[in-house]
Amino acid sequence: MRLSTKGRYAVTAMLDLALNGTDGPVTLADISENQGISLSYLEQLFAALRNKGLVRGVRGPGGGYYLGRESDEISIADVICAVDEWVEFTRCKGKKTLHEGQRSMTHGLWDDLSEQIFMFLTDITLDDLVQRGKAREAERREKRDVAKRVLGLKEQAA
Amino acid sequence: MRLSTKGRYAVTAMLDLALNGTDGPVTLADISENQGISLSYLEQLFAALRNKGLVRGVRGPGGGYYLGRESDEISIADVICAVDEWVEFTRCKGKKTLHEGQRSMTHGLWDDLSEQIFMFLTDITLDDLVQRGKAREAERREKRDVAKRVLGLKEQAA
DNA sequence: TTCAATCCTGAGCGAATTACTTGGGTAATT
DNA sequence: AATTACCCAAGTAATTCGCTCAGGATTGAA
Repeated sequence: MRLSTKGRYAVTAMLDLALNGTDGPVTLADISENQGISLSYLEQLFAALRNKGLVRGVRGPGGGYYLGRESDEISIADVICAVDEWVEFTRCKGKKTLHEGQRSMTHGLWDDLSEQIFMFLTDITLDDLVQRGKAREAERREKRDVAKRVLGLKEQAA
Repeated sequence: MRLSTKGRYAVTAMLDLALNGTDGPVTLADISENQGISLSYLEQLFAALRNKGLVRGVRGPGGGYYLGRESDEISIADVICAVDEWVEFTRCKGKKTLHEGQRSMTHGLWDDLSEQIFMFLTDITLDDLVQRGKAREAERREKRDVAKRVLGLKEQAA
């Protein structure tokens, strides 16, 4: 398991699609501008995403990208795996003869942890994050309204 | 949040301490041999871990490293934070004027996710992994014993 | 007291990765 | 047919990774 800025770029770009893909495809140029990522770098990331079927490109004027599946069918693990290629190259150097048990012990423990993180990210979909964000937004708006009302009352009282 | 091989090295090394630190300190030379990590690189990692109080060094012959706290008081997030320095440099380039809402939207969603992963790793301690490993070990041993017994019966039957 | 084991520190370095650039294409809509 | 946009391959500056080298500083043991 690996989690780098590359993965973050991919996830935020996919979130962009999930948010803006409802009316027509989203162009990479838009994402580039929205998120401050270079266009060509985005193209590379999207090539990887497309190979995994996570996005669908539409060519020609008015074209752009759609999500390859519904946003609740795409997990964060899917996206990160697609761009980070995840070789999990189980590093097996070191003296094999001595203390073999200890090394494979700690590595086994790490693999266990790695798997837990992976399952965690597999359970979270793009849609989850969007819904969560909407909920938080609504919460904020409500608080703001309450604050306004309180303020308004205070003003009226004063 | 960031998850690289550096973090894995740190976690496996800490697991080594948790497993072998019961009778006397563990030397970096031992860890180096056990895990196939170079001594000097380990020294750098442990310098970071020491600064955060996660390990305690004992100098002189017979010296080595102890865990800085009990193994159930050290989370995976602690260890990874110590060596990966985690700047989470919230990348705020791109056009500020246009689509401002969208960018901060997706970044907010990412931050949310990042926090979830962080909390997940904060809840897992070194001791958790060790106990989990022990449980799995016991399970394996039991299965092996069962297999042996079955095999023994078969042999007797034959 | 000297010696050796061990931690501690810093500078530097090759290889890999990251994020990006350049420079071309090719498909499809208008 | 022109334009928009995806598609692709190679190269490149900056950064990080994992490591080497070259020394201390501290302490137990001979």
